[in-house]
Amino acid sequence: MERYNFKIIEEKWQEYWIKKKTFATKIDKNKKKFYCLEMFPYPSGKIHMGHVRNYTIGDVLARYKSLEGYNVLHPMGWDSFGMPAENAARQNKLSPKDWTESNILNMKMQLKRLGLSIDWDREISTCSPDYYKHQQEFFLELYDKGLVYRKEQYVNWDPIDQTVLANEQVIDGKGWRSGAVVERRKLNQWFFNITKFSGELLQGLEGLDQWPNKVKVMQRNWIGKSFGCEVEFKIENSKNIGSISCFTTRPDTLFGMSFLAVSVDHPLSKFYENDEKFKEFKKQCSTTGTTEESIANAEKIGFKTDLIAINPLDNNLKVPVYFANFVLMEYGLGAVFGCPAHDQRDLDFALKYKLKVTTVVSPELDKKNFKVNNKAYTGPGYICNSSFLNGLKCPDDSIIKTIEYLEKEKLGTKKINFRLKDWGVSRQRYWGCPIPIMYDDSGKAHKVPKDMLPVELPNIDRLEPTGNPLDKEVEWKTINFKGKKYLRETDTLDTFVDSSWYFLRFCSPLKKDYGFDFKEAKYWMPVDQYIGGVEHAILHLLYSRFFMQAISYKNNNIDLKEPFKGLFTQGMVCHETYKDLKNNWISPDEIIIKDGKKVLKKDNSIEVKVGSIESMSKSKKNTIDPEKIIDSYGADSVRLFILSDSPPEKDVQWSEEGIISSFKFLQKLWSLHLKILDEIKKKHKKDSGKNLLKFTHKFIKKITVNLNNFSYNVIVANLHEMYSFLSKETENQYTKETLEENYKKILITILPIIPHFSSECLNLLGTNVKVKWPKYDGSIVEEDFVNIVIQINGKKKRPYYNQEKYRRK
RNA sequence: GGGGCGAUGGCGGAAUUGGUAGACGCGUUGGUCUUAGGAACCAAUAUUUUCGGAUGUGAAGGUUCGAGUCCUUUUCGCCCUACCA
Repeated sequence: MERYNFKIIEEKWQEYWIKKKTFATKIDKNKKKFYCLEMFPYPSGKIHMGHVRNYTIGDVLARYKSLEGYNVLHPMGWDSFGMPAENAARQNKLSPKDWTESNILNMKMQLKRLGLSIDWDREISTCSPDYYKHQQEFFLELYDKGLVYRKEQYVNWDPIDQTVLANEQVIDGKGWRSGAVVERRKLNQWFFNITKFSGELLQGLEGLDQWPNKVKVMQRNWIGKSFGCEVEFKIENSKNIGSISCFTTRPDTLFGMSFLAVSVDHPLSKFYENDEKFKEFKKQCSTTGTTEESIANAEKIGFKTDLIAINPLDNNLKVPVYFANFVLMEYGLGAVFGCPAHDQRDLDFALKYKLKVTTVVSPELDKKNFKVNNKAYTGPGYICNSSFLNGLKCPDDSIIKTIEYLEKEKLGTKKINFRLKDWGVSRQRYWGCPIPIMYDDSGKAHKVPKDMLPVELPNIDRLEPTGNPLDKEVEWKTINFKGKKYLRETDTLDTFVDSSWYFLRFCSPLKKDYGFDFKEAKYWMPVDQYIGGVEHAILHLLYSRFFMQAISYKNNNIDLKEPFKGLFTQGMVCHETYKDLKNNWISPDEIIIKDGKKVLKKDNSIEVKVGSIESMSKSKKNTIDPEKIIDSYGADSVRLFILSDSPPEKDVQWSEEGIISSFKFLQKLWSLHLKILDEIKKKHKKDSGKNLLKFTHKFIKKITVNLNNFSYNVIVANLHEMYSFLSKETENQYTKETLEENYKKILITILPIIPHFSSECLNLLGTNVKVKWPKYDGSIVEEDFVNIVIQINGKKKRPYYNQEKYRRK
């Protein structure tokens, strides 16, 4: 029997789609639009299985929506600025541009081989001046709106990558890429005023009902809104310090205050700069590691000052002021009042320094003498030992009433505090978007005039091993403008800026005078379904939301606030790991399985230890090259398998058995197809029943429902059911018309999953390629019989299935 | 410490709304064909059984005619986040 030749068939359809521009899109006001977007890749050289999964999920949706009659925008581009290009350039002594461009060519070819329904006419690349020109315009637009500023600030400095990192890029005190322990340095930096929209970004999450809850929770926590007030504490001292302000969410516990603690970075520290003991203390604080463990176990330590703070609610209550290692300058005002009875940190501190512990919250109203020992009480209750606050219900009433009182007496102000910090976007790197700023003799910053954009990167063929490459480009750096000499800004923008608006660029990728066309964006935006990894839950997804806010801020042409209506985060692709006896990682290519059990190394037949299943990574050598897999099994098999084993939002395990089984299944579908073609030729006179019709409609319903729920793994199961049903049922006699009509509908419903195969089969049935998603008839789907199960005492006793007397009326 | 998610055969996982638990795949076992099979096809595959059944969705309770699904408590696992005032 003729085998299914995926090589010929897949290539044929891929060429056809490109030649006919099947996926090219234009505005069509008569059609509902659907913008389907997957996170665009960094052009590292080759696609990996993560890409395959991401883009297959997106492609299934795009193809389905298109068959349903939507005008689908499904573009692709390249997040092509970034460190790897610079590193590769240094290693291989070539230019980042050449390296990046050749990677793009290769990966584009690889993506095409997956049979993705992408409108390649809209391809963009962030490292192209055509793209980053508009980014520079946006930078200046935001500058004019007061959303960009420059200031000297302590920054996260990555000593390996030799660049500044955003807070979001520091994980466990280490650089997210290099893994180096991040240092603190004071530098002049450009910032985006993301905190201006803290409230909006938080509020906006409420409306995103098609986002995973997980991501919304993460963003909510990152923005970190807390409600409380600022309280001013008068200071008794010899140093002419008037007062210290603290932010607190628990002003109602003020009567339980027994010390006041400030950060070693607090402005107050300048009074102690010459104090040797303080210096030593400060050093001790900085040596407390940044690892999770060291923070969790770090002892609370303090440095007692000669200052005395006065409780604003009762001037007779006076407490000592400490510098303390657990108070951070980065949060709130860098100063806290300590209430040991109701905060564990404060209690630890108080016990160590033998400070008073006054209980001011009691779990029950009449429970007198409630005492805190070595565990702070943080639960609800009633205020006690607090003069006029006594008896207030805590925390609800007590906090509000106390703030009201403090405001009335002008002792404090109600305040909402956010944890979110402004976004530092300066990077001391070459391969990024130049910041369109120039400095005059006095160092004052000026905008580069719009008609001088883009500020293009100079070509550097060979990068120096360290330092900021642009800083050394004297010729490029120096410019004359209206007879005056200026020096260019030599920092480039964080590459997260590039990806913060690319979804807008896709709406009108060729537009010359602005980053996007308002009319096009109004039609296409927001992205209806965005698909990508959860690792971007806060970084990219928050920045993009900010950018949308920033662009529509003070702009009458666009009022969209949220760029992504729906978000789907897919799981990772995993694989077994292997190690030799010396604990070196071994790649799946290097092993062979003997007798179905023993795992041996191919070249020397030495036994290999099979390790846990881990997400594919180069370091563990458990990656599988998609290109090789496509060579051996074809794109449809790969698509089928990557969708089959697990729900798309969960991790999936790649296995040789799995891909082989998908490949075999496709072969079986092909022989079924040939069998059906035979049956059609037989020209039976009469239908043998309604089974086929009923199955087809049920099948369409199932697939439709499962597509809408992203239950793609179940769809693959449905395909198997379809195979086993049709291989039996087609042995019954059906007329040419019935068989063709139903089979065609089935083929259309499987087109999003295995597009090459399905297109080929439809074509062999003489079907025009322009097909529509079939509708199912609810009355046909309904079962003819009612299953009745007899229960006695709630236990299933006798089921009566499909009996004529229970026919549905 | 705070938060989120989850727990169903040997494994990955099915099961709109409470209504025949274990679809589908992998693996395993048996068979057919074959020089051979790691190919193809057929069959079996939750546990237990005196072959009538009985028991089964991490554990314990509850609601219900009926619970994998709803409620309460609890155990375990994964992920995120962290001295956040």
